[in-house]
Amino acid sequence: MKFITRDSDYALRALCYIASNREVVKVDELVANLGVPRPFMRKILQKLNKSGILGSTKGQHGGFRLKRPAAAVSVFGIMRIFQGKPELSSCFLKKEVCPERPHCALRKKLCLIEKGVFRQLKEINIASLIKAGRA
Amino acid sequence: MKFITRDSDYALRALCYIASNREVVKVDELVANLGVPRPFMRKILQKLNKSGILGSTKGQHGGFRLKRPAAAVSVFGIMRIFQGKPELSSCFLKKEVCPERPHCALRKKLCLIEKGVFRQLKEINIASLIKAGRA
DNA sequence: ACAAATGATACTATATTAGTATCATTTGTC
DNA sequence: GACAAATGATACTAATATAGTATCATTTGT
Repeated sequence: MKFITRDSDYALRALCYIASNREVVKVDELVANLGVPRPFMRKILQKLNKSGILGSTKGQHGGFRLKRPAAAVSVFGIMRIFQGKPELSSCFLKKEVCPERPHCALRKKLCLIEKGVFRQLKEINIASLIKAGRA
Repeated sequence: MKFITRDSDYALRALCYIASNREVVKVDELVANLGVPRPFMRKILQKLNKSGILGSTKGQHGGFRLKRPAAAVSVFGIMRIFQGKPELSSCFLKKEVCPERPHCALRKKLCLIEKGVFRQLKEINIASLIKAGRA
């Protein structure tokens, strides 16, 4: 089971790179430094752009730049963009309301765990990652 | 993202059923009560048998029975059987030791979160699920 | 011997993740 | 204005994991 998918992972690396280097960074520079396939990196950056995390400019001196302070970009937020809401709890029997009592009990427990995980994932952000990386 | 897969889920339901009903239960009874496809249920029970959670007897009055006390079968244990070790932290760049400082920082954080989740998943077991379900 | 159960194993289908390819659009420079 | 260098949009393909099926072998009670 993978909790963090590659696109989320690459996105976080790219964001850390951008935040700790120049204002505007080009795809090619990210590719060269992070070793991610170019078209995949482009796709990821475009998604970050659409989501309002990055801004972009086209043309000769174009590239991507952070649109918010690094501390305002959380790991949780990035995961939501690329993976949807990462649910720990999910009900499988098709019916809307789970008819299985034991399972419902499980679901409740999972929801509690999930809540804690989300809280922690919201606390980690690009700024704190960079800071921790330098230490 | 699915944290608990269907086979884990079905396995937990089956175990709750067996633990709260008769000593020995047949596949057909589980199928009738849980609404899981028969061949899939069989596969799951066979795996639980191989893993030492269930015991089985063949033949006319055969079926499956719990091999341990219900309180000794944790959700974490079942997830490990069907999903492998559910890692929240995982390093993507192929190299053994992750060369990206920010990512390593992330990894450390994820490991901490993971530790907490595992502890909680170990505390939930078949007995506690049944008890909670009855309340 | 036979029926009713599980054991073992190989196969298929579906969904998700990962990645590619291509053409369109914008922008700075000559 | 032409052109090069960047991103935008979109559709496609490949690989992997999940979910489920099919079949034959083996055991056991009557």
